[in-house]
Amino acid sequence: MGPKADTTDTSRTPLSRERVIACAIKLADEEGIGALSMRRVAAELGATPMALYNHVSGKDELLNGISGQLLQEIDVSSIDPSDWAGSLKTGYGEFRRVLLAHPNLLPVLQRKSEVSIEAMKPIELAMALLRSAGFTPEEALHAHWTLSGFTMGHVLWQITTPLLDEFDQGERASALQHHKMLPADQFPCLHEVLPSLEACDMDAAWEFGIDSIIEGFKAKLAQRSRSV
Amino acid sequence: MGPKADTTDTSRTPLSRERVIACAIKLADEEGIGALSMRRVAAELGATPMALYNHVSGKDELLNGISGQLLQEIDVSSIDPSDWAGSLKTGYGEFRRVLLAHPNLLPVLQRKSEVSIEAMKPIELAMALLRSAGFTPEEALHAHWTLSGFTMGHVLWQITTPLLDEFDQGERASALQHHKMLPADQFPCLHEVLPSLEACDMDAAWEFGIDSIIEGFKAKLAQRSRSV
DNA sequence: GTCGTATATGTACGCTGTACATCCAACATG
DNA sequence: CATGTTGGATGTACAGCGTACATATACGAC
Repeated sequence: MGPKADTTDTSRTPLSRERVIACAIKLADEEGIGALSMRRVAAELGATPMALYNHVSGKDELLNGISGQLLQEIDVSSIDPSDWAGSLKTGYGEFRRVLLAHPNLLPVLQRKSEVSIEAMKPIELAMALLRSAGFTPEEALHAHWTLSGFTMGHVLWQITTPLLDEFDQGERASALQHHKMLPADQFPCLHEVLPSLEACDMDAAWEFGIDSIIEGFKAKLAQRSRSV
Repeated sequence: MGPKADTTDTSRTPLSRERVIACAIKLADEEGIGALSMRRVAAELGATPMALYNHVSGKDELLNGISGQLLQEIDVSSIDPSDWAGSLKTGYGEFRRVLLAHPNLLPVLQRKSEVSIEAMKPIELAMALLRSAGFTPEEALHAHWTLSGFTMGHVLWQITTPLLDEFDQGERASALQHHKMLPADQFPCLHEVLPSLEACDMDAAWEFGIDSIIEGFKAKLAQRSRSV
């Protein structure tokens, strides 16, 4: 036979679980979650849809893989454990950075999914910081839910609030008009914030929230240490 | 009308946008969001799929209608405007109550959707309370995002954390086992909270969070009034 | 060589949202 | 009465989805 010029170059770069997941992430980032189908991923990899099933057991497991991958993008290397308040802020800020880097994948991260052990390291770190702040284990859990829930919810607002994302001017104008239709007498406070909505710094908004929460934590801790 | 057993009873109760939306909500509540398809809703209403398109322009608009309907389920009648802190807690608590009453519809509420003017009344109320607390319009907006983001995110945790919902014992046990696989030496803090995870009062967890946030708001307001 | 095993492919089924043409019942007007 | 006209309901059809299942192919071990 010899080295044949093979027409079918499927074995050029063999498929792998990582390649499938990476391609899925890229696809969702670039074309939205609607484009994230098994068939589309396969086409992008130059394979047939069923070829993917040798590397992920189905779409569900593919999405789980994406979740794990994203969680591992959280960089906690610059955390200073001696400053729990500052570390929480930078840590959940990193979490927020990853969410905003893949806005189309937010729904994927919201699924009930089993992630790898490795992907739980950031959570462990968060719990350690909260424990070092003086919270009981249960309180630390509540505090983590507060911080991560806030962060996910806030990013969700940032992504879904029509005025805030970089749509074309047409949509932006129409959305604005929709808000302008608010009867000013019936919705005075909403009407009042329209300018702020138009030019809103979501980073500052997030800082406002996380600073408030951490301030609240400090108050809770101080109040308890006083009562003891 | 006859008691029942009409072969062609399509005109028994004429279809309407409200009936379609109500049926869709019921369907999602009872059988999950996966069962929420145009065909399924139509079947439930004894109509053909395309009949729905006379009352909602498509599935997107149906989902928007659901969002608006749910927002109007928020009962703000017992709000006392003179107590902004307490009112915020009960108001966002009502929001949370509605979310938890329709856990399957959480993804629907997270869509970018145009809701009716009427459905914005709770938001207007929230802004009014925050303005009365002393926040600027922009701060009030940030505070609302903080509170609503926290609430949505927290409910999301409650819904998706495997150990917490009322699944059959099989799933619960398996999820527990998964967590038990955490190497205790590498994840000491996570290991430590497993008992708290097992029997966790999510209402208390939410209160922990909202109390912290409101406490943080108070601190922010006090700090500013001091500097002025 | 022959095999076992792992990967890729092809076909097919039941589901989805919905475009489009058709049909029918109710009502306004002659 | 007959006659449009109209708006909701219907039937058909299409493209796309996830994936079960059977088949085909490539590769290391003997």
